[in-house]
Amino acid sequence: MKIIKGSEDFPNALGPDDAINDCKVMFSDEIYKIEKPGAYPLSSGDGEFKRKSGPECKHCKADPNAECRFCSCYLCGGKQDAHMQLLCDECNMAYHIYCLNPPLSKIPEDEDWYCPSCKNDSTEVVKAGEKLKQSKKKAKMPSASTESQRDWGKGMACVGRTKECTIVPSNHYGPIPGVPVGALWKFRVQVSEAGVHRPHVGGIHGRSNDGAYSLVLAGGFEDEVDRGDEFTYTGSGGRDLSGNKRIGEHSFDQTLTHMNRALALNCDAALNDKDGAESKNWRAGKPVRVVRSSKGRRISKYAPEDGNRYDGIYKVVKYWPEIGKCGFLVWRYLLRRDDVEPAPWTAEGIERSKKLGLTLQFPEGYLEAMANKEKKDKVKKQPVKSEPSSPASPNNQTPRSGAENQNKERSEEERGEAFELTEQQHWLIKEDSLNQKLWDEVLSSIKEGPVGKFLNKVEQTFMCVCCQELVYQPVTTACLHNVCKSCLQRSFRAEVYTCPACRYDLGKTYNMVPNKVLQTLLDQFFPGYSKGR
DNA sequence: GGGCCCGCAGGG
DNA sequence: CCCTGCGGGCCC
Repeated sequence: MKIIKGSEDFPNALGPDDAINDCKVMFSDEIYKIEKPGAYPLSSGDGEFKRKSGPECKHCKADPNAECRFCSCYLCGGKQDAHMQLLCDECNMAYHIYCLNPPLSKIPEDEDWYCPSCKNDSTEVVKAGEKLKQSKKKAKMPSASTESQRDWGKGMACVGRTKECTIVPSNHYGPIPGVPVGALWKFRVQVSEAGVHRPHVGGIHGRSNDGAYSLVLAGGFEDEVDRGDEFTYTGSGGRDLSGNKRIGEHSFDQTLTHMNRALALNCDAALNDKDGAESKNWRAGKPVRVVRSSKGRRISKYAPEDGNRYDGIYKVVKYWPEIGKCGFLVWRYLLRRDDVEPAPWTAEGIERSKKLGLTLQFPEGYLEAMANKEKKDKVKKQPVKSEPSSPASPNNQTPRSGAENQNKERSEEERGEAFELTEQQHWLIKEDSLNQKLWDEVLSSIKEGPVGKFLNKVEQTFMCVCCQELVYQPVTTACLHNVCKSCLQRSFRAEVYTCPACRYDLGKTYNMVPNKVLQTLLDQFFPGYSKGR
């Protein structure tokens, strides 16, 4: 919602340099509030990650005569005309309507307003499953000339970034400000957008004459060992990439060049590309951001169940060449954790992830696209019949009848149409891991029951205790209750910082991240219900 | 469920 | 420009 500056307390700001000190950053939960639903605040400019609610701006010390782009107009810094400053619903920065380009003559009437750097031009946004615009470069790509019938460009591996992390340069060492340990993304492209690990595919990000900034543990080598606080990693190269592959069979020895050399340079020891080296003071090495992918589960119990998780800062203790299980020489590295933020698998880390509301993040529009895809697939599978569809299923996103035959469906409808979840809905329910228990309950209690009964049960289970309606923009609390974000905000405004359902103390700085997966499911089961909210 | 092979981003 | 790559969806 649009908020006109001056109608509430100034946000407080800390300068970026207050916090960024490579790997020694302490991420106070109180300072790094994450407000943006469905994503981590990375790409929307300087502001979001370093703000804190409070009466006073640390940046300008609330000096009324000082220009300040953080607590006042982001463009001119001027403090005048508070009533003509718009707050961006994304980054929370303020803008004079007349400083905008083009300027606005009056406060817009829309509910939401986004500043120029946060606003997405709908024609530019690449939705999941959509192709990027044809570029000159693309015209030269193999795909432009082959007559392959395959639907390329639909996968998350083949789409481009829609955002870029600009708050730190690509050769930044240490944590990305605003990204806490435990942050979790479904796809590598999102990890890249966040700036945590920029390459889409590559396991190591670095520069051969500088060092490595980040790496991804994805179980690429079965002879790697992961003990959580310590793991071995293997360099890149030595693979046969013929046939335009990205990963392939091992077919030659690795060398200490490119990214392998970069990672070796992180070790606090003189470079030795023959025998490797060991640091005498491992903590003195350059910091590496480490991401664990769920793919690593095949060899590591520290890998997340799903997606890619930022696990914090590690240092290279030593590196050495050896003959791997693959039969060729590989460069092996030992990394050890050196981070003040607790590891996500520790009790402390789990608690913190809950407090911060760190849930698996999907790309913008992805869940919706997946839900729509189901529609199309169904059309494809079931050639159009001349008969009009049953009025009982005006929308095939609702649980569909198990009956494929229209006549049969009609008779089942009279008895109370049986429900069957679509594949996507099953998948979404599985993704809504925080509510697994509730979903189990819903599903087990009314197995094979009619649609109406199922929907009743869902409505009951996911009713907001505050407004007594189906939750809208549900925040799944650390204590695993679902409350409308607006209801929870109302509670917090009244200075009640506990869970409305169980009174569990959420803490004043609780980060309310709506559960997008649950919202998507509810939108499917109750089409249009959120429109009236 | 395994193989194929694509765009894309990044370094050099 | 060229080379590289611990993704990932689609097809069989």
